[in-house]
Amino acid sequence: MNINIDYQSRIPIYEQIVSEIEKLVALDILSPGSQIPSIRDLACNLSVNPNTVKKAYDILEQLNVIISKSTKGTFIVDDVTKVKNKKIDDTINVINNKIKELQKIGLNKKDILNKLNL
Amino acid sequence: MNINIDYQSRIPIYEQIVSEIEKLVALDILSPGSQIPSIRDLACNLSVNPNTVKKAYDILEQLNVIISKSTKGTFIVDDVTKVKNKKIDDTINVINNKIKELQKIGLNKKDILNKLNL
DNA sequence: TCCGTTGTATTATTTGTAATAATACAATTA
DNA sequence: TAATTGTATTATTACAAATAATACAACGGA
Repeated sequence: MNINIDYQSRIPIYEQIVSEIEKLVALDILSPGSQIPSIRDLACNLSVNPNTVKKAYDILEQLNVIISKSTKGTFIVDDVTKVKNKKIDDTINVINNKIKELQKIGLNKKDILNKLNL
Repeated sequence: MNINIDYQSRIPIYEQIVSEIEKLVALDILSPGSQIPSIRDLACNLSVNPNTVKKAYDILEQLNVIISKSTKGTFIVDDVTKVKNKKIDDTINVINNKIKELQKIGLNKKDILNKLNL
């Protein structure tokens, strides 16, 4: 599994793991129902402590992104539509907040559209 | 000066002070050349340690947002155009990165425009 | 001249959280 | 039976933010 971690980042490693796996799901790189690495394997792969991966997996399970089946392994949930939609909604929200900031500074619709890559 | 700090946030207080003052400048609430509170006053106001405000002021001075005149006080620089332009550029950058994410997930131009508040 | 305020600077300490280390247990599978 | 899985606990380390407690020099007003 291709996960990029910035070990110098202020963002905790366990949160980066959460975001990366969410991203892979959104991009359909991780398919519904598919198995992801065991806690120990991923920890070894990323050169971090198993507890760190465990913490990420706990959060992802609470977010209904993955499901842990004891002794079997950990899997992407079957229905990822909610996860993907939330990802889209969250992203749109960030953009709209930034647009509001720009408008407060004084930019109008045309000003903004001209600067966007669309 | 109206500065909002989230004391529970993961973002350090000194960084929040930097952002807030940058915002007030971008919004023309803080005018070029105008005086801002002394380190001790703002620290008292925000209920934080003077060292924390000092750290924020140091960063703002390096960013050419404010200038400290010993024994006189601290002031917004005379020319804030660069500061404001940088703020706009940074914001646009964030938006464009988010747009790229949405496109990777599979949304096209129309999809995105429909969801934006523009 | 004296006092209060300004920015500046230094050192030590506290605090909170991330991350690691080191295990241990139960259940499943080959 | 041995290896692997998720789960769980406790202690420790590491690091950065924030605080605490001062001290100094310079300016301005009373």
